[in-house]
Formats: sequence, C-alpha cells, structure tokens
Amino acid sequence: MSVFKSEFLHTLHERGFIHQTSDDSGLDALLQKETLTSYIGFDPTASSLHAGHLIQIMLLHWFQKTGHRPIALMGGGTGMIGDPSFKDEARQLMTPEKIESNLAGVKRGFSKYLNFGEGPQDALMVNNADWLMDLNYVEFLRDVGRHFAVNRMLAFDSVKMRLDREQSLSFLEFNYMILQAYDFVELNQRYDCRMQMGGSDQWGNIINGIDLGHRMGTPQLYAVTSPLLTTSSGAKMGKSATGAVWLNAEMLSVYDFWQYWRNTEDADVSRFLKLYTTLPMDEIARLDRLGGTEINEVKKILATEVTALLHGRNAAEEAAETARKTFEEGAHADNLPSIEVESSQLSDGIGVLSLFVTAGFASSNGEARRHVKGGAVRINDQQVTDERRIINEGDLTGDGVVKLSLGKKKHMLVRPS
RNA sequence: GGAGGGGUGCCUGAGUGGUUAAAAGGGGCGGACUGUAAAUCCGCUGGCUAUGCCUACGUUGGUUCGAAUCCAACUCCCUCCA
Repeated sequence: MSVFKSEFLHTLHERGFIHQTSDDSGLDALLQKETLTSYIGFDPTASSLHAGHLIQIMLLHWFQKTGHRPIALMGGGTGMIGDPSFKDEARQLMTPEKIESNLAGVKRGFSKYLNFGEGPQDALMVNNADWLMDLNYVEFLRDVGRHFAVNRMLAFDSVKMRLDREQSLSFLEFNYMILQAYDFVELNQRYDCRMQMGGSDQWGNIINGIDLGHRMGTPQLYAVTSPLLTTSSGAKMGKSATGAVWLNAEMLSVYDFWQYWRNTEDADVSRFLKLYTTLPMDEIARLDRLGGTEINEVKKILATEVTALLHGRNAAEEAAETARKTFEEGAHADNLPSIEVESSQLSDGIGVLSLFVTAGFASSNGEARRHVKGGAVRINDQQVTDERRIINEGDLTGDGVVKLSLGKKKHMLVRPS
C-alpha cells in the first residue's frame, strides 16, 4: 500500500514512520471518517524519557496534529512487571516507589509535544495502574485469561528468543503481554480508543490486544508500528558520548541535547529531519539537496528544530548560538553548561583532576589523570600537561569564569559563587 | 526432593595453583585525519593522599609461601527427573 488518503497515514508514510500496520485500508478509511483515539504505552523504567522514545512521541504529535486524539499511557501497572519482549533476561523488578518517581519524570516530557485537555482532540495521559492494580486474579483469569492460548503465546518471536536460548522466562513476565493486551481493551472501553502505536518490537503485544478485543467484543482495533531506529552506523538512538540523551533538561542540558543532533551522521540527516522535526516535506527536500560542507548547516537546522520542539524555540536558538561561539569563534559563550564552585575553594586552589571530576567529565581522579595524559584536557583553551596543575582565581578570565574542555566537544564553565 | 551444569571487569567471553588488575572481542572515552560527520589509524578503559597501598573473578570459611584457579558450606541461575 503506497497511497494513503488520510492525512495521518499519509504524513507518517512520507516521513518514514511506518514499519507495519494491521489493516492499511481499513484504518485509512476510518481515519478519514472520524476523529480517532490512539495510544502508545510508556514504561517508567527511568526518570526521564530519552531520544529513543522521541519517535513514539512524534507519532502521537502527528496524530493530534492531523485531527485526532492521542493518549499517552503511563505503564504504572505494567512497569511493576517489566516487558520481557526481546530481552535476554528478566529486568530487575522496580520498587513501587521507584516507579512512582520515574513516572513523574516521564510525564514532564510530554507537555511540549501534545496539547492536553478535555476537548475531543485534546491529548490524555492515563496510567494503567488505575485498572491493573485492582484486578481480581480469578475474575481476570476467567474474563481475560481464557482468551489466551499459551501455545500461541509461546510462538511469539519476542518470547521465542528467550526460550530458544534456554533462558528462563518467569510467569510474571509471561503475563506482561496479557496485561498489555488488556490495556488496549480497557482503553477502548474507557475512551473509545481504536488504535495502538509503538515500536516494531511491540507488534506482537499490540496484535494480542487486537485479538483480545475481538474475543471480548470491541470494535475492530488497529495497530501501527514504527521502525526500530538506529543510526547509520548501527548505534541505538538515544545513546551519546555522555550517556543517554535524556529529554528532561535537568538530566541533560539543552546545549548538550542540541549537540547530540548537531553531531548526526551525514547519512542520517535527511531521515532524521523527517522523523524528528515538523519541517514541511518540500523544505526537507530542499535541504536534502544541499551537499558537501553545506550539510553542516543542515545539521544545525536539524538540531535547532528538534531542540525547539522539546525545549522551546528560544532555548534552542540560544544553544545554537552557544555552539556557534564555542566552535566557530573559539570564544566561550556564556550559555555553555556551567557548574558553580565556592569562591573560597577557588582562592585555595583546586586541582585540575578533582575539578574535572566535579564537572562530571571524569568519574574518578584516575580517569581525569588519563585524560590529561592523553592530551584531552584544556583550561581556557590551554592544554594541561601537568596533572598537578592547580586552578585558582588567577585562571578566571575577563568574564570571571574558567572554561574547562575535554576533547574538542565537551566544554563547561566554572563560575565562582 | 533427586541428578547434572554454571555464576569472571560496562557486555560477551578466555583463564583451572605463581609477573593475572585478569586474554580476546564488543561497547565507551581520548588523540590524529576531516566538516563538531562517516571510514581509517593510534592510545586509554578498577580506586587512592601513588615509584607505594587498597579493592576485585557469587558469598563465607579453609588448604598453601602463594588461589579467579584446590577443598567445604552457603547462595543464586539453568537443564533433566520426581
């Protein structure tokens, strides 16, 4: 199926979001006819979402933008179990407290992408703990469990891998897919939700939900999955030099977020523009034609657009400007990420090593020492060769700060306080 | 409950008494080259108040001049049987 008539699927298709759908034409027709409700589930495995989730969030974003109602489902209940799909081994069980606090962090990421409210097209955020936690075991088995054939569940790729490798799959985890399927049905009953989206690894889980719906008398439900994204060199999305690319600003500064996208590989630029920005397709096509060194300008646009969606236009442009000053002028822009150090400490003098540890550029003095040996450490753009170098007030520049650099790309300002 | 197999650094995975802080690969970081890209090449990849000290091969104890390597108990995981 190449031609979609509904705006939503058409947009998704031309931007490269679609991996698989359960019923192209049926869904396409339905989307044209009425305002639909669709959901994506997010498990609270960390206290913030990261760049790997961004494609899911963009799906919801487009869904709303093309006139439908998205639901962000928080896996407060399913998070108690942990999704075993395609995992080698059981995840450590998370404590309810941990889940609760993660949930709070995860939620914050959404406000920038979706408009929440009570209207017919306003996004909703719901938590499956609301219905999963109060289930009565026997009742649930009779109403829902009887619709699942273990034979078929065992055949799913997502669990087959575990079984083939003779790794244990606990009964607890085995139930994950039942609960996720049940979520779909529950959301249908509560919110008339007809469609579930997710990463391609969720296909099996989603299909289970559709099947369960059939058996429990819901209207026809639909599935749309997005490709599992990696960079051209095969790295998972969302990992970077400094770790995961978190969406929450307190876990990753706006500047560093911008930098992540600025450093996109050439081969990914066009794909990422389509997936992670809302620039019109003809604009993207125009940028796509730029070659050679101009691609660097395109990367800046990519970075600024992606950052603007998450952190706002102003913050994004500030980050772009900071980067421009830092990289193109060699100056140290005021907006580089910074840390504060007590002035008294500074007058006593701080060793380079511990300063770099404080800045988070090294996790131990030993690591900082190795960086010095490797010639990666600079203070105010001067390479440091003496690992016993002391930084004190004399190192403050005219702006009253000290600039730390690790390698070419990581910079931070130290401010006395 | 019975029989067998196994737990090594971020991950995979060698190592079965003595330069073993532990091969190799992956991943990560830094450097060179470039375009803040990729590819390639080079270096690093337990900690510390550091020519030394401390911690480390599931846990605890033991044998030994010396243990990740041998022994015992415990613990967790896997497979098969009941």
